[in-house]
Amino acid sequence: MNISAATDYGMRALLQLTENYLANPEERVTVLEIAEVQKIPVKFLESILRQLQQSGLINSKRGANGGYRLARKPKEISVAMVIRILDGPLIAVKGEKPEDHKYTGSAGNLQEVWIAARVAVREIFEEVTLHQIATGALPAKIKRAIDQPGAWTRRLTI
Amino acid sequence: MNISAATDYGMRALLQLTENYLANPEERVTVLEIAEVQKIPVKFLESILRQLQQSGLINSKRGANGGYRLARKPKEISVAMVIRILDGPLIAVKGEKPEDHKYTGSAGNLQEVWIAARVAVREIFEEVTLHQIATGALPAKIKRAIDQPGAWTRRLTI
DNA sequence: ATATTCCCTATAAAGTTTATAGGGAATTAC
DNA sequence: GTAATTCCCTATAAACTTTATAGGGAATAT
Repeated sequence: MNISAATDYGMRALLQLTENYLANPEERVTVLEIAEVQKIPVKFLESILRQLQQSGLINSKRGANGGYRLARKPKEISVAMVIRILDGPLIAVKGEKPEDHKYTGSAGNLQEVWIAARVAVREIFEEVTLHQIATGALPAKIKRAIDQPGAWTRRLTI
Repeated sequence: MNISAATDYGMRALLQLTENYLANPEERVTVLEIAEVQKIPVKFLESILRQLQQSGLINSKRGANGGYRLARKPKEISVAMVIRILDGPLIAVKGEKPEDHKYTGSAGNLQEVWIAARVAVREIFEEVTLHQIATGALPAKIKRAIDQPGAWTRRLTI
């Protein structure tokens, strides 16, 4: 299960826009500025920002002093929104939504496992907002998770 | 985030082997039998089963009356093991492990969000075993998740 | 011996992700 | 009203991953 480059780039761009928003909610930032700071290929970032714009998360203006800024408060933009826009559904099975799968026989309950995984992922990504990430004030649930023993280390157990 | 066809096929094959194991732990099932029941392309399934065999989850024998059977008890094989063998790490960011990412500035805490997601996914996939899925005796945590309102419906909130 | 069944390497087909190119349209500044 | 700036849009390419397929080799049972 992979978080795409597009989502990672998009999140970083949005976090830069959040920083900018918290300093001055009216001011805009250009694609070029974000691309330089975050070291993201300009044309790729352009298409990412356009998707975020068309979904209503950010707001654009052309011309001199143009650029992008957040269209909502940073507290009203979750990680889940960004993933769904740039990467599609949080969890897919063979490219389809988990609830669309039909299993038979001994595999009958497999679907429930995929659904449970989706619930778990939703509980993280739908709860965390740009504001929390930018300010470092992550929810208690997240803090608890990242403080767990082994959270930061690879697990190879087979 | 996608559960690959390989993982889905592998899980279904293993669940069929589990059913077989619970009836008679010595008996073997051929690739062809599994492919027919589960409707999986034979040659693709062959390569999946070989990976599971080389990782020690199943056990093979050639020749007449040959085939595959589980190499461990169904209670000792988790979904996480299968995903790691067939799909790689449970969560990757831009193809790399989340802990290998370095973020700066306002994106500094982004890594913690990815790590928290990995913890959440681990808590599901490392806990659920073939035995639980085959018998329908899923852990309470899973049951609670799939009974949650909205667990089975798509979420479009942007 | 022969039939069966897994083992292995190489390769192809399809699909997705990650870009890149090039020009168009709006906006501002002068 | 002209030039500079900046986002907008479509098409395409490059790279990579996933999903297979082909063909023959090696072990096993009878």
